[in-house]
Amino acid sequence: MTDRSVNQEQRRAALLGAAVRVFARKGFHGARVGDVASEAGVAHGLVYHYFSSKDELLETIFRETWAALLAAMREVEESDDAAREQLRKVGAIVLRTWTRDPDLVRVLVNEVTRGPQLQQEIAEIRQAFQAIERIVAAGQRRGELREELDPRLAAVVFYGALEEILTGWLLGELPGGEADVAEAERAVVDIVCGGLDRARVPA
Amino acid sequence: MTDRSVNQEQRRAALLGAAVRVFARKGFHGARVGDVASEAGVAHGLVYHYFSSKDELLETIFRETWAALLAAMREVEESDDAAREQLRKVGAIVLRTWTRDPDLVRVLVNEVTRGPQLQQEIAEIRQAFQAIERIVAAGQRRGELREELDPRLAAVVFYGALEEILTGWLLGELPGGEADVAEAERAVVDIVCGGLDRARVPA
Amino acid sequence: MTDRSVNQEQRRAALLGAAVRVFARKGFHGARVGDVASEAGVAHGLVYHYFSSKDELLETIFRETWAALLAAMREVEESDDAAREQLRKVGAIVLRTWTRDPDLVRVLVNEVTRGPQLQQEIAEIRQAFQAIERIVAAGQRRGELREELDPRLAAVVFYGALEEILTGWLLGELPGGEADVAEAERAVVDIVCGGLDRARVPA
Amino acid sequence: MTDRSVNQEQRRAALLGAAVRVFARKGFHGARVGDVASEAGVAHGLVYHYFSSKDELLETIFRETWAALLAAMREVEESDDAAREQLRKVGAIVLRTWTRDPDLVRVLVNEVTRGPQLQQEIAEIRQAFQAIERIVAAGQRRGELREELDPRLAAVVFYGALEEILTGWLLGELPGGEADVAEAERAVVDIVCGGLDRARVPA
DNA sequence: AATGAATGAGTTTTCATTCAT
DNA sequence: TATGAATGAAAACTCATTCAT
Repeated sequence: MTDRSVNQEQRRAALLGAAVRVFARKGFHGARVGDVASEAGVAHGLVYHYFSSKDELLETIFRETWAALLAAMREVEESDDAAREQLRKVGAIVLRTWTRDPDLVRVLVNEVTRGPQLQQEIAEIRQAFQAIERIVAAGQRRGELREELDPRLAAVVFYGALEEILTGWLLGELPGGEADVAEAERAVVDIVCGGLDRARVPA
Repeated sequence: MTDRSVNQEQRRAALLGAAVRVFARKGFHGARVGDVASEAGVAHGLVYHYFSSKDELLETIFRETWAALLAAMREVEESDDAAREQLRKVGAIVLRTWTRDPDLVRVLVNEVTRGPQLQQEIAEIRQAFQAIERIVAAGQRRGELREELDPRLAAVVFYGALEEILTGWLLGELPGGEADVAEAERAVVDIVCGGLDRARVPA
Repeated sequence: MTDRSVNQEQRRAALLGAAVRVFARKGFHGARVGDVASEAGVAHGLVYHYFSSKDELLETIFRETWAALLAAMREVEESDDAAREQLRKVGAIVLRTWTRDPDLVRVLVNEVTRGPQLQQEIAEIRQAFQAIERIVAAGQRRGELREELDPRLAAVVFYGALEEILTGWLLGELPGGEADVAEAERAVVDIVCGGLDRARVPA
Repeated sequence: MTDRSVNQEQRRAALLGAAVRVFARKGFHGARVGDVASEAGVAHGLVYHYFSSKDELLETIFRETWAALLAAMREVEESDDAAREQLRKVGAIVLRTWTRDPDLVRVLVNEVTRGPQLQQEIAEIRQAFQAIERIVAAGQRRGELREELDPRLAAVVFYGALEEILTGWLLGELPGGEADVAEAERAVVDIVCGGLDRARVPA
């Protein structure tokens, strides 16, 4: 019935992709395992050949997506760019995910807290924070960024800004076209690095 | 008669309080109506005399909390403070809720997307955004804030920063003691308004 | 829908009775929880108000039946009857269960080994053995029974004989009418106590 | 060709052996076809080249075991031994199976009633009963055994005793070492033939 | 108002069996 | 012969909601 020429890796990827689309559409709890299987064009039982449970499907999506994002962030971190430019690139990595796969972003943003064993994904997210934190701290050491600010809080503020922009897009609160994404990428760094204030106010 | 209605109001409030604690502990989906009832010390059937469904319980928590937050924000907005001070106060309103009722914050943050009538909560949050946006825009008009920045994005960045700080506290990633709350309140405004950059970089 | 005048104890008993009939007809594994509920005329969910699981249904049947049988056996044990008469009475207790409730016997015999946590019921059955063993040992001390025989093995032989007679009845291998039951009751003691041999052979 | 068919026969036997071990360990229902295949070191699909279903696996175990047991019993029946000696030998056949293959006994005893074609196994067991019955009847005709006893019931009692001893060993209630097996073999005949009574009581 | 017995829809997961390779 | 991917039937259990009392 099913095309036997599809190999294991392809099928696994197909199921993961189907899960992202279905979870994005119905939410993790609202989606049935059978929905994911249908979306992938297979019987629901097959899902259990590739993943041990519905939960593992979600976990895998988190793990693999974050692994890719983290790798990209680390590359940025190791570059010789100025802190501001590094932050811009990190912002781009996160925000461009929206352009590449809005469904994925929807799942990532909506289901963060649902993490069945939110252990795993939180560990990954924490690493993202730490990368940003290190970028800020290095910028401070090089005299590019203000030293009196707590790098950890700065990372939280920056990451929160990114996540909220994604949320704005997926809720339709913010325009999310190609140009808007590029604009947001620039603006978020401008705001966080340049500050809202017209005149510099002594901290 | 009066006594009865006072008791009714008290019971309603008790059920809401119980729901907040239980939802915070187990999550909305993980919590059973019976858990809420037990926590409040009544039979589970009684919940349905006060609320039409489990969903309505969550909705009510959202609605009433946001109503209070929004009212407080509007008051800030109508004050004569400078934009920066107004933002500080808005930040304080959001962050201080954590000190007052961590369980409530946990529910608000974790279950945003679970909202049964998602629309409703989005509307509330949008109003918060808009309040911040108006504060920023007014600040720009008065020449306090840089005019080249999109007030809407600025609002998203600021609100995202606040929410991420709450999340950090929730997950235990960020220290959440009394002093830390005060510190975060100051820092978030300092970062967003003052910028991370040491030297002002031309946008 | 359901008659509310039925009280809890009655309903519990009704469910247990329904379970016995259904398990007898379809076997424990072949029976669905819904079958038991239907047989009792209630919705399947209600079963879980009275029993925590399908397994517990079976366990309860074992436990309560054996408790009754054991109580009856202990009474026999405490009587002043001769060993042979005591054994006859114990045999009667076991075999008369067939007359009283053939379905119950069917479940007891067929599902002994299925015991999900065969812990509980085996403890009860062990006690039955021990009661028979004590009866034999007492008979030996009083000089009524041959002393060279191991009372434990004697108990196993006697109990095995009883169980096999029940099995014969429920498989239709042995006639199981009123008179046959009475006859078997007499015969099993005659064989086990009197021996098959015509002439006494020296052990 | 010959090699192939030898291998086929070996594989079939290996699968049956694996099935016995697995069924003994997990019970028939608890065992998966894949477990049997793993135990035999083959893919689960291969089981279906040798047996048409999981049920047939169990059936075959029953059928082949009983065929051997029945053949041995018939040999005993046709000997010129006295009835008592014949019964001892029948007992030995049944009980010695325990020493030879405890797993097999476990399956035979635990899964009797689970038999998919229950009818089949019952037929086999009936033949065992009948063999014992004929031995008793012949003994009565030869004046060795008491004539007033029903040979059919006697057979049930004797077989029940044997089965209960096996069960006792299975559950660890009875010591099952080499010497114990020999002792039980002697004792069961002594009890059933010699009777428990010290003095012969008129029936 | 309050209780909790009763209902029944809903879903994940297991696993025997099939079959293309 | 051998493999294991694929199928899909089947069922226990949960729990929101109702409603007689």
